[in-house]
Amino acid sequence: MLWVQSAQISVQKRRALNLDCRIMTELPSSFVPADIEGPLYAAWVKAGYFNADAKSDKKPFTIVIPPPNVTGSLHIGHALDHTIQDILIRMKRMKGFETLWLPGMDHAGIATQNVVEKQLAAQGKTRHDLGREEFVKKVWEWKAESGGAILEQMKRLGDSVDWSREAFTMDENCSQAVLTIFKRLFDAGLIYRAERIINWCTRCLTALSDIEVDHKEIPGEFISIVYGEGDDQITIATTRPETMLADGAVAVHPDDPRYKHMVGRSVLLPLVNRMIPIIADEVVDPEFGTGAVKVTAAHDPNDFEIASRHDVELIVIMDKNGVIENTGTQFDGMDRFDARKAVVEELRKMGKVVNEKRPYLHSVGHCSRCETIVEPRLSKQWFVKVAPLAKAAGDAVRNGKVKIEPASMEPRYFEWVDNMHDWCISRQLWWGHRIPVWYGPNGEEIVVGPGESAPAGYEQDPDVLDTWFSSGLWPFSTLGWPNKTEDLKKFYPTTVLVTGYDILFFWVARMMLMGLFAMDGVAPFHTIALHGLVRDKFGKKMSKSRGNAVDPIEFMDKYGSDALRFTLANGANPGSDQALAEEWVGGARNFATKLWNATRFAMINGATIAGDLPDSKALNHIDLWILNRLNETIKLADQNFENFEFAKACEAIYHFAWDDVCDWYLELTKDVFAKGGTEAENTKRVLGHVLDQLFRLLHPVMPFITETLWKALTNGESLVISEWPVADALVDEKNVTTKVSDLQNLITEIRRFRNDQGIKTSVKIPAQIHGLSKGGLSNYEGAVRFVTRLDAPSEKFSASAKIEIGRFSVEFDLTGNVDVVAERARLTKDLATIEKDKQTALVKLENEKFMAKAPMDVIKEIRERAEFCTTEITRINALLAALPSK
RNA sequence: GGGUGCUUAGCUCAGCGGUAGAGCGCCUCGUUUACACCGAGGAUGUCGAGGGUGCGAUCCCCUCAGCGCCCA
Repeated sequence: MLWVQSAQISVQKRRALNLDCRIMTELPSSFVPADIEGPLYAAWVKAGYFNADAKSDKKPFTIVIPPPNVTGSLHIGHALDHTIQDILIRMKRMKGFETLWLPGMDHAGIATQNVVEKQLAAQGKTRHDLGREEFVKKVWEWKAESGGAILEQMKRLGDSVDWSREAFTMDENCSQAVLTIFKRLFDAGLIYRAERIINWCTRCLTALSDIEVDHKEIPGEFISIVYGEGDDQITIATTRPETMLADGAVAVHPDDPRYKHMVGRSVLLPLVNRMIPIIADEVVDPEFGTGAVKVTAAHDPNDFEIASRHDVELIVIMDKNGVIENTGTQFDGMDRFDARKAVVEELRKMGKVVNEKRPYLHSVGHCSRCETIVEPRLSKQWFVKVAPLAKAAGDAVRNGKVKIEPASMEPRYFEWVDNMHDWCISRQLWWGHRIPVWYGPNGEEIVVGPGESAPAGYEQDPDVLDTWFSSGLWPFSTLGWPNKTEDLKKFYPTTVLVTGYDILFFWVARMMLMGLFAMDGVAPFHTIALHGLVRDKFGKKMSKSRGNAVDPIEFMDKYGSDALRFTLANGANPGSDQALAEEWVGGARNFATKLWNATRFAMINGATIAGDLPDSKALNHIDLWILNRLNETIKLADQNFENFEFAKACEAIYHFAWDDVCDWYLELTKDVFAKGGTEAENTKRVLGHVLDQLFRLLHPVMPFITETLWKALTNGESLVISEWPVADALVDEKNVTTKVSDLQNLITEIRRFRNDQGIKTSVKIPAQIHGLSKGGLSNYEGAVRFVTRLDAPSEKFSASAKIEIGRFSVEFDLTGNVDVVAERARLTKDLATIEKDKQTALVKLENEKFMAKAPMDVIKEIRERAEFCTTEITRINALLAALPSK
């Protein structure tokens, strides 16, 4: 048995004690989270608690992790996302579900290839020096060595994932799934190859999908240039003058009187000296610029649309690096931005520039991976025809098959899914799933499915698929699809997908598209639970450039994983962003310490879970009261967890643990324990029960501290596999709610009086307490005296001050040292408050309309309030009058 | 430009038709046999502005102002 008394105990010693706390009957006064966390997590994994059993006959509850990027590391957003998932999984596990939380990563084509290419660059090499096969091998090596740091960090956080099912989008099975779905989509006519304007990153040297492009407002210039000569002149305005080298036409609005006469004629394109037609198209906005726009069909998506309607020539003038080529001008060989300046300079010399506006703020696409300005470029790529898939994805939510939480996020989803463009899926990379299409010597094109092979002489498409093509399959490829596995049967569709609303359009939508198609209309999840972003303490977005980003690992080091988890869960209101401050994590750590010490107190006093709870008839008021509060808390916490209202659940538990249990119940039990006897025995059992249930409730949020304390208290195996608390019917047979609340008021008023009188806590004063017996609360006189530091009246007792609280009153013997001024001030303040309350009540009661129209119960309430105020005013006035008049 | 939110105590946020709440911060006091990572007590809000509908509005409706996000 260990007895540790001092708070000044060394960290080393505390560490030693922490590790032994399971066998202790008494706990040290503080704890070092890091020391209990690692061993506990390892023990959980070793025990196999997190592993799901597909053969179980329990109801399944499945979450697939939104696969983090293999190159990534745990940031605060993951910490929130994972905390929420772990809360749900741990709670459902305790509720008896067959829970599967499936971990894994996505191969992040561009990001990962970038990492390895950078390493090569450091050695002065490019991937081409190695060749495709060697390069891919290198990436796998890198993945094995340093990829997946985030998985290790997840253990720190306490994620109760099933490591035996860890998946990776480039795994054999996931790859088979990719081949299978590609062929099925192709056969269904939903995958096609076409020459389109795509987003091209001149640094990553690959095509990007629309969502891999971030639009940012940046300063540029808006320049008006005269095309043509003599009578055939027209002025166009553009932000990208260099692309004029690729112009195929000039477009105007068909009804624009300024240009109507010119439609059908041609103008001479300066610099390249080519005649281009003037065409009329409805999309041209006559109000914008000069009302005439250049049509650069191969370098602008809108122009491409116009061109396709008018058969305008497609001219590509840039290579994959963004360098001008094939214009036959002096600009060939120039970078696109140098060319922009040079072209304007040249045109200016020719007198063709008639108006320049700069800076001109406009929205420009940037590569979401490397921030390079994206070049819209005509290119032959593979696409998914999304219209029918997106329709199904929208309908699944519209007809309620899939729920989005909170529902207020639905419009965002619909807006996006209903307006989705075709999805460019080919990437000019080497790292990823190579497109399973082979081209024959005579232009044949065949898709090679799983287990099939291409005819001799055919060559495979060199490109790979967008990473999200494979992450879209994640909810079922990780369960063994396309094979009909037991996992798939048991755990698909998954129950809930938890992710930030910013990700809704990324793989959530892709998973919906792919899942509905592959799984014959069965959506990949029942519910999409969206949370917000974690921001800094002032609500500002975290970013490296702002320098306000926080490191979850650092917080866990300093305050423990439980503290970080609690802080995040406590701030998680559905779908809305949350601020995070280091002080708040510190506060959560304090909460953990509070629980630690409460348990320490309980154990010192013999709290136990042995045997049945005593019959409620045998229990005293405070035991009954805390059991009622426990039941209310269980109900609140359970409902709120189930509804993804994590902040509310945490608040309920925190309030119960700190305010009700620690500040009231434990304080009031001290006298009970001091008295001993049957009552104390009952209280030990109730206290043990309350803590046991509290730890279960809080376990999903703070798994480490609760497990440690619960084991110390109960000697049980593990909370991970314990049963979730169920609220009993409320027992209010002795009217305990009101009575304990009266007792609390009495205590608070005595303390307030002492405070106002400036009486130190260390000074015990004699006092006479009246009225306890009337309420059947005589039993608690000792407890009241203990917590308010009141002595029993001596024989010489002479009351010099009196306070009244409801039906109670307390007389104090201050041996003449009453601070009359303070007392008068206190009473006067009370009087003012109560008079104001009475006034607002009277205004209502004197209002005829209110009396005529307000509901009866409201009128009754207000009337009672007024009456209460009147009694109070009389009482306080009497006390004031009784005060010595000095 | 099209959507869509937000504006409540110093800060971050709950509340959303019947006397304004929490956490942190702040002030005072304090080593009473769990805890100073603590305890006791206290202060703090014309609920963005202006109109409207209700007996009654922080809450519903309209207008305005400021801030934000998504999409183009």
